[in-house]
Amino acid sequence: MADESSRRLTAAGRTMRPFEQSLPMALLRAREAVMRGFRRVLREHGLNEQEWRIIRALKEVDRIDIGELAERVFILKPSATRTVKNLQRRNLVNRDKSASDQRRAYISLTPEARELFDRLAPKNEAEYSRITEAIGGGDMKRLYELLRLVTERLNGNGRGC
Amino acid sequence: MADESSRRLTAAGRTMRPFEQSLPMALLRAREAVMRGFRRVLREHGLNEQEWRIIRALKEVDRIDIGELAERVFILKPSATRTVKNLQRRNLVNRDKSASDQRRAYISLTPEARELFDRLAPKNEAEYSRITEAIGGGDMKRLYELLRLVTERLNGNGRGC
DNA sequence: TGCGGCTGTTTAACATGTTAATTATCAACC
DNA sequence: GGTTGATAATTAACATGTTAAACAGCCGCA
Repeated sequence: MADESSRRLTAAGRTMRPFEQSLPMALLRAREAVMRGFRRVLREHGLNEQEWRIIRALKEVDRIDIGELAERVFILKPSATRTVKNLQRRNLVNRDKSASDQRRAYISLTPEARELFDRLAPKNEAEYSRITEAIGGGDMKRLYELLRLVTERLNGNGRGC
Repeated sequence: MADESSRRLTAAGRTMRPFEQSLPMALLRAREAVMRGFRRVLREHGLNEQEWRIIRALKEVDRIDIGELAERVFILKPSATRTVKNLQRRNLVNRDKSASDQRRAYISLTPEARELFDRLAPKNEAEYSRITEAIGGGDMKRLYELLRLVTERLNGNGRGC
């Protein structure tokens, strides 16, 4: 509200933030800047971003049905199905049908994937440290807090819309 | 470094941040939370996210070659080519070859697109206000600053890597 | 037990992102 | 002025995201 000078007049006479000042764009650009280094590391190990997210999530749980996996790694179920299929082809995950509910497909990591994880994790953490150093620990922490705030408030956790 | 308790042991005995504490994931989730409302507004006007980014960027410049347009809206050139083609089919943009350099394709908004913009912009700004209220003006400003910081530092603006 | 609705997953169809190769034009140099 | 290398844009091929429909198994209930 204060910086009226950074706004532009539309043909209809109303104002609108300039394109540069768009929260989705700012989030997208920041994410791409952060991902660049991670992607380089992942590519050296033949993984893409989604595959690594899945492996990382599976590392924390032993086994999990594909629906909950998709939710945790923030990938839609059809994409998760496809990616898991690729990982299975490369012997990085097992898929077993639940005995109690034949609809459920339980996914788990193979020993090969665990070895891959152990080789990749240190490099990933090193890249994370590089990023933390570049940004500064305090700002990094503040950024995490703000992102969590935004996500929770807008997803209606609690009252609100 | 302080919260060792939030880390997990890998099979190799090293530690790694839990999946939830991943900056790319946090950025992705926040962006999706923010975009949800905007997408609803855009869909009502038959536009997707990329089309709106392009229209919004064109609104600020009169005309621009497709390469620079792609750079500004953070869409790769092949995608920009495709999206511009769709917009052209719907009479929302003009494309003219530069007289001085026949390789260049200049893109500009049609009057129809300007009308569409003027109808959409207020709703878009209303949604932006809703988000700002939910987050709080101070935190919103801090978030912008941190995102800019991250982007600049990691993209090597200045010294650094 | 068999029908209807519900749920977890997959398939299908299409949109968008991404990389590499291709085309067309320009610009410099001999 | 013709060749070579660089540049703007497109095309092609494939990966991933997204939505809707299909499929299969579960469950409750008459």
